[in-house]
Amino acid sequence: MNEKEFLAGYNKNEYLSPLLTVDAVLFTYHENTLKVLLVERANFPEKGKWGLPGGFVDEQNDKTIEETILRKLKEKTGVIPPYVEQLCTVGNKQRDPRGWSVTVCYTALIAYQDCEAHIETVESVKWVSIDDIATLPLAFDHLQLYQQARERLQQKSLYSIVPGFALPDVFTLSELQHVHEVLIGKTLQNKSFRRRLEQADLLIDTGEKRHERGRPANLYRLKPQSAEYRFIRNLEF
Amino acid sequence: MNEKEFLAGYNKNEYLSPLLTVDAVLFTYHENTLKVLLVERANFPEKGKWGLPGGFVDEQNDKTIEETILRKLKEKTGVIPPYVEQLCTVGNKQRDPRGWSVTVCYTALIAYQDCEAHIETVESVKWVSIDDIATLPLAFDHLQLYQQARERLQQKSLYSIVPGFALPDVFTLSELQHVHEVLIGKTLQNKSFRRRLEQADLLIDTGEKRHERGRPANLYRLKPQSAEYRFIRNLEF
DNA sequence: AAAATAGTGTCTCTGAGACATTATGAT
DNA sequence: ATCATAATGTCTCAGAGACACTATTTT
Repeated sequence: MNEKEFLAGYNKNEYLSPLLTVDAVLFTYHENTLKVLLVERANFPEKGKWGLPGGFVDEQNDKTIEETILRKLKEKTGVIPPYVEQLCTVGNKQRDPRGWSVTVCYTALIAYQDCEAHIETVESVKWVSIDDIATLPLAFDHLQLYQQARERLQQKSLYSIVPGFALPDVFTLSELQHVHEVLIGKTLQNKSFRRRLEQADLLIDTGEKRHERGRPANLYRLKPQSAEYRFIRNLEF
Repeated sequence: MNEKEFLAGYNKNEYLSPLLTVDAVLFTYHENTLKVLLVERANFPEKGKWGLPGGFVDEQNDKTIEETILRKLKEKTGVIPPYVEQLCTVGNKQRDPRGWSVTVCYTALIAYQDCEAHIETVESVKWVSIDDIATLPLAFDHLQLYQQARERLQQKSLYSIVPGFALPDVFTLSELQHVHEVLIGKTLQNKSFRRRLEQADLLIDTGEKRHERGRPANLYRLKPQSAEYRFIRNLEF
């Protein structure tokens, strides 16, 4: 038998495989706090509980698992978030009462304003402040997935400006710094934060200013490559 | 209908799911070079080609996907590697001719000596120097998985001593430094390397010395927590 | 003594932390 | 003028890079 003959006689659906889902922890920054998008489960199991946006791969229409999660996020928010990164994959016997199941979990970031309108139209989708998440009874192991995402994003805030993708297109340095401060859980040295940004040349100065109590703040935009940039020296934790 | 009733009538194997496999890029350090473990495929598809060790989840006996990969690595090497970390999950339509498939890929490290005897007994398993891997026709997308693992391990060598898990239990500082040098692709400042190790207090001085051409070298052991430690300042790339 | 490898001393320089100071607007 | 917030000046200090130097073994 050669490979062609083997494949002709092979039907993968005759073999049993764990359940496979794709989920995302989508963060945004709004009202001086970080928030995570939760979705009310419409079906069993865990019907009625809140959980992370996600779902099953559509073998017909999704070419990759990345496409699956982008599709799911677009269903819930109306747009595709500007930052999406694989977090981890959890697979075990007990996480889903239906049986052996695996989820590929992503971390994503989006500006609140970019999906505000769409989310207001939907009953079963809401932003929850990270201070309140642990108090909700989340479906499956979604609380643990959130915690992992949070930890990873916290780490990233020490050596990158990835958290900036939770802000709108145009933002002030104080806003960016505050996102980092919320993640790290302590105030940062203003000067240090600005110095490293300046030196790394990651921002575009729009030339515009935002007037709003006190000295007007310069408005910046992220350069495209800023998602990949890593500072050689971390901020203190 | 309540959740109990739903579950009673639910059989997950009635739903089709992508093929799910678990693979690992297992590195070791031997003969002054890093090597990766490859396995000759005994079955279709890609029969006869070399690929990463891995396989399917055993829903009866594996409680987690981590257990799956540990089981597979033990089958091939005779032991469970001291360092195993999830790398990424790749899932798409075309990577496997059998259809939509997903692999959860791990990076692992082991001492050459710890599995030398076992590997010599097996025909279809071999270590391949990272300098030669690209010249072999690897199965599926395993070359890309290797490359991702390599890049991640290179990054880690800049801010951790994780690469040390590719060495035997007891090793010299020069050996540890050389593993890092191979990964980073340039020689490191002896002094810098030792200074940061000393300061981080990650090693146990065994008190023993290895005699072998020139001044005898002190022998060290990794402290258990050294896998998690991150230097606040990276080495230059 | 020479070769080989292990390990140290010490200088420079970058950049984070600390914190005081100045700048620019609204009221 | 005062308040609020944005932005800068400047000192200290840790630690990486560079590289010369010393130490301990074998041949």
